[in-house]
Amino acid sequence: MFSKSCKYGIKATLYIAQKSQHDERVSLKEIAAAINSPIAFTAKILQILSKAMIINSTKGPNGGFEIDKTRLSKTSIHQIVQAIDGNHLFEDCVLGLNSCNANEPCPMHNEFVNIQKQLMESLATSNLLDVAMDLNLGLTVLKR
Amino acid sequence: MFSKSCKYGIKATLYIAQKSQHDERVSLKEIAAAINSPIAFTAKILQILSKAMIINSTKGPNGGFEIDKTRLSKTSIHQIVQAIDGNHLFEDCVLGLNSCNANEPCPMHNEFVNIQKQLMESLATSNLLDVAMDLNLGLTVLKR
DNA sequence: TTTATATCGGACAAAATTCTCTTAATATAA
DNA sequence: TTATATTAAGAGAATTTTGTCCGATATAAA
Repeated sequence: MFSKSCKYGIKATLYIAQKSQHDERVSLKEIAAAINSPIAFTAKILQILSKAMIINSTKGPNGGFEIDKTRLSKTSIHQIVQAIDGNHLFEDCVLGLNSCNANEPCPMHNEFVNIQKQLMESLATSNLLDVAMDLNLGLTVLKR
Repeated sequence: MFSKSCKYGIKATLYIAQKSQHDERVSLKEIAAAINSPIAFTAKILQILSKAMIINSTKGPNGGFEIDKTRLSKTSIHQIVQAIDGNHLFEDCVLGLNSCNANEPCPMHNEFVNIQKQLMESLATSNLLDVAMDLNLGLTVLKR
């Protein structure tokens, strides 16, 4: 469903969100340890998220990554997926046809427009604050 | 969502289903042309489907691929996906955790168990006969 | 029985994705 | 101002996925 990059990206963002709730800035190393991901590869993904303005990065001692507290409730998982994997999952033909729409649909089009729409809405209505809450309460985990 | 192999596999199977409806056996070359896929690679995927008993293959002159007419209505797209991509899409943690369940869920678990279940059911309730009908009527297409 | 025509199977090649290493840039603090 | 800690960026290596080639095998027909 999501690329590995995207999974790392989501987990990293959620971890940063959790810490940002308490005004804690976190380092690359800490993030990678928290989500069990390769450090240097995670760095690349954080760069993408940083350029997409989903997270903020600061260089130098005591640097690291954080998210403006005020934006936690305004950022969705959908934005993360979009930044890393693009809109393919939601918009492209599930069978890979170049053009596939109601006029000239692939055999799975009608079934899947709904699934794609629902998937998209599910991700778009989520927000980092809610998810960070659950993490704080220990209701959910980021690695295993 | 699906691997490229799986997309080819679904399209190939649907094409074979359509032709099998009229008792026509189709060659690898014809299939690849009909779904716009690389010939040799398509052959590999057809081998998988053949071993999974989803399609029948016959060697030699006038050989090719077909599906028992009586099985068209009993075969689902889900079976094809399962044979090629496995059950990962339906069963694995969407964030890639090794174990993720109601007891120790990832932050997206609760949202996604439903999506995965629905996706699975949607694919499991489909059948090749219905899909082949639509193809015959020109209501849907396999390449573009 | 020979020949032509298919798929099968294994080895290999190319491309995309995932991951690493090294150096640069930048900010903090002594 | 210098040393140190941190992310940024680029090159490239490893792995996985996708795709090709060719000989083996099976089958039908001449």
